[in-house]
Amino acid sequence: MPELPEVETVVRGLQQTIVGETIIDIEAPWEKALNPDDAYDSVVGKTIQSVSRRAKFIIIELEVGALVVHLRMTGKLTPVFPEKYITVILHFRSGQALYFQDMRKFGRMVFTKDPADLLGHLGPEPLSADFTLMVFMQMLRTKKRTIKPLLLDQTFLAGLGNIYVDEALFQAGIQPESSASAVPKQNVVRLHSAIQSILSASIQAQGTTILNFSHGDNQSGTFQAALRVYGRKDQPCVMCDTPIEKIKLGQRGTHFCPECQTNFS
DNA sequence: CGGCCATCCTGCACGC
DNA sequence: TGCGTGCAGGATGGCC
Repeated sequence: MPELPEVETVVRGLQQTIVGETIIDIEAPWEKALNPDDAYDSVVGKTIQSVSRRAKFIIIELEVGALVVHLRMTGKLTPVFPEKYITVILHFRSGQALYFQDMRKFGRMVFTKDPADLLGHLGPEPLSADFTLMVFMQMLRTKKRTIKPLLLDQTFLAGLGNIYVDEALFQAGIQPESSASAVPKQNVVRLHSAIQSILSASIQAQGTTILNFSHGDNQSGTFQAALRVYGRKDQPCVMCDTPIEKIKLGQRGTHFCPECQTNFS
């Protein structure tokens, strides 16, 4: 599934392939992904100015307004015709096209006159210079919420997904059910560092993941191998050999080591 | 405010 | 062998 680093790589690819293209037609075989009636007049005839990312959203800027895309779990944007699961097609004057392929059909593409309307609610970018340790400590101080659902909340911090949160909490020694405001400073320091290092490492490993994607659906790669708790239920902890536990928390599969991670409350 | 639930979809891994 | 069941997941919106 596309995670933040994969979205980042998709954006970099699109910057090379679709900027300058003029959209001459839209097809939406799956209208829930994009309502062509709403978007057609605003999009057709427009030229793509730039492509950027905010959290896991892809922003395709036009002369006026933008197409904002969220891939969710199985969405892909590709110039190569996919045989199955096409939800939206943008046709370009050059003869090229951009295909939105999405097996589970959760992904969405929306035209908006001002992307800020759709993205304004998002919290800070975890890899931005603004997201300092001091800022993070301030953010957590007043939150009585459970730490894992809080980290998944895009209005609190933008871009983390289920896998990264489990991994970051493991690296920081924090049990996922801990109360955010009760986490000691020392572990907040480790968590802040873990979030940034794990995301950075994933961006580095991303090439491999994307390569696997383009070859098919093989998800095994260096990224998968780097996971230390996610998907490792009942397997020995890499640090202490205690079996990894899996629970349900906020409707999410949640993995942790009961020995290495302390429940602060 | 915070937590929990359903919803959207499909493929796949189960168990019998 | 084949069928049914349940699970996975990001984000939203509703409810208590």
